[in-house]
Amino acid sequence: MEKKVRLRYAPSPTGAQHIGGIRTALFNYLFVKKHGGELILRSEDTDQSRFVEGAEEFVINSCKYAGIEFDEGIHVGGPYAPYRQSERKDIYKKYVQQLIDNGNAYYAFDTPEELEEMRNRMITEGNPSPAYDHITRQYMKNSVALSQDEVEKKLVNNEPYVIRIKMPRNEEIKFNDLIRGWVTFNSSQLDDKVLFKSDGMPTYHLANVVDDYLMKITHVVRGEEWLPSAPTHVMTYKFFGWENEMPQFAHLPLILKPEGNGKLSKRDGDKYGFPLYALEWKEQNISGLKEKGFLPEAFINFIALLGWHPGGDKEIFTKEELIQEFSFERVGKSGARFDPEKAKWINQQHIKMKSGVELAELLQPTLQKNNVIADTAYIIKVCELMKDRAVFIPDLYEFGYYFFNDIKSYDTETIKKKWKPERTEIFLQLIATIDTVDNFTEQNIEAVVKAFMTEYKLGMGEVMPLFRVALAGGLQGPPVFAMMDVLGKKKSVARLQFAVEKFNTLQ
RNA sequence: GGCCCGUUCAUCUAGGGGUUAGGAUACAAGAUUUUCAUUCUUGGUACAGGGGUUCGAUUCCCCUACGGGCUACCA
Repeated sequence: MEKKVRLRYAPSPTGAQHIGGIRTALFNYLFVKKHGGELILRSEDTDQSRFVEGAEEFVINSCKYAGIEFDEGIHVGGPYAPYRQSERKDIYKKYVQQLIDNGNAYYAFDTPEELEEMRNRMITEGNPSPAYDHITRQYMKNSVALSQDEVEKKLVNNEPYVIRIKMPRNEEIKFNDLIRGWVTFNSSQLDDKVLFKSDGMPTYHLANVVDDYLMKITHVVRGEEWLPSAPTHVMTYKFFGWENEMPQFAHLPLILKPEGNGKLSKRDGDKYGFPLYALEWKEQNISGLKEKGFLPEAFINFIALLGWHPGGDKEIFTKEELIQEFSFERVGKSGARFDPEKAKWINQQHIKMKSGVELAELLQPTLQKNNVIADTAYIIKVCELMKDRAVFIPDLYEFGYYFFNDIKSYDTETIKKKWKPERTEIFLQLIATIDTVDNFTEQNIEAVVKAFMTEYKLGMGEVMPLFRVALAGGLQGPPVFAMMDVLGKKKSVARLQFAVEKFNTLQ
């Protein structure tokens, strides 16, 4: 029988998670949902010096916005609690002792200065970063090189130590990555990574292996930056005798900066003029896609497409479709550059799929920010009219502000070109005719206006642009008669009348 | 430097021993729309290079180049 699929998303709370991190969470989530498994949120907070207040909440909220739900984790608890590694300190101590006992790890008493000294001594042009490995360990202060008496004395004297993994001298380590296939390393190239720090905390390398084992994780899905340390993890499983429980690995391609080279970094912040984070975080000077007006559906749609593609021509996916289609075989191997332009287009597509009712709801925050008070039915109508024009949710208001406010300014260019003062009378007559329309609908207004225009031999180009400017201030927007319909008779007529006067003063 | 991973249009990508190398975004032109947006049509640009294997390679293998990641008592 197949084991129940259990995945974890395990960020470290050292700052804001950008879209790369959330994409990792998403892929974990999609795989879990597809296979009816469970998703765990674990906090890898073993480096207390880098802890950032609020980072855990930021991750949780970002995932929530994206619709990524966890079955267990720091915020919801679960049968394997605690899910914060700092609260699991004692567990690791016990396990690392096992490694010491079976000779696969050792105490190292070297001070930071001594390590530095060793590196300086060993550094050459050909080897700019000497490692603490199966060679150098013989010359350092550790329980491999030192006599048992010396080691015991140091232990009794409470001398600070770390525990390092004892990498074999020449052993092939390979594993089958779900995305990359077989990846091979030789243990001689690997260093004796610290598993347990002198402050009593494990390092990531120990903690993630122990926790994944204890929490019965079946698949480890993480960024490509972890590929080089994967063999150390594989070795650790082996040393614990957990080879058969070892999870499958899937190392995701990195997300590259929108411009320039390299992977997207937490330190990139806001410098591309486009948010790289799901949410805003004021204290950290970070702006969010959500606040920018991204729909959650569009957000997960485009981050999913960064490195993954189901194969067909389809580009727009709902969450359910993403779950249905997702597989690691269809995740690419090479890094994907984040393209704000495509992200915008995807958002636009999702906005078009929304109903006026949904959009009106989503527009509320923008309306409130602009102190707009309006009838819900009215807002819905405006949204329906504006939705083909919006890329971001606030555009619904920005591009159609004149539905909620007075016109800020008139496009004088068009007025000068199109307005003829001698037509004042006929326009006033037209407006008066409009005022007689009883059932003030798009069709009725159109019929009346067109009849009038035919009768007085007025061309479309002589009337419509001016009406448009009169009603909206500028030359763009929804169809004129639809605008009038939404605006209502009273407001439409008033604007038209006001505009005729205005036009004459501008001449 | 070492180790590991990668390389198809500007970008995201499909494809895969024989294809006019497909789609999408962006860009450009045109049509529709009285405007804008939408929509539609059209257009240009890509298999990093060199060796093999093969009747044939963009596809398989090797090398080189380039890009990236890692190289902490950070994750």
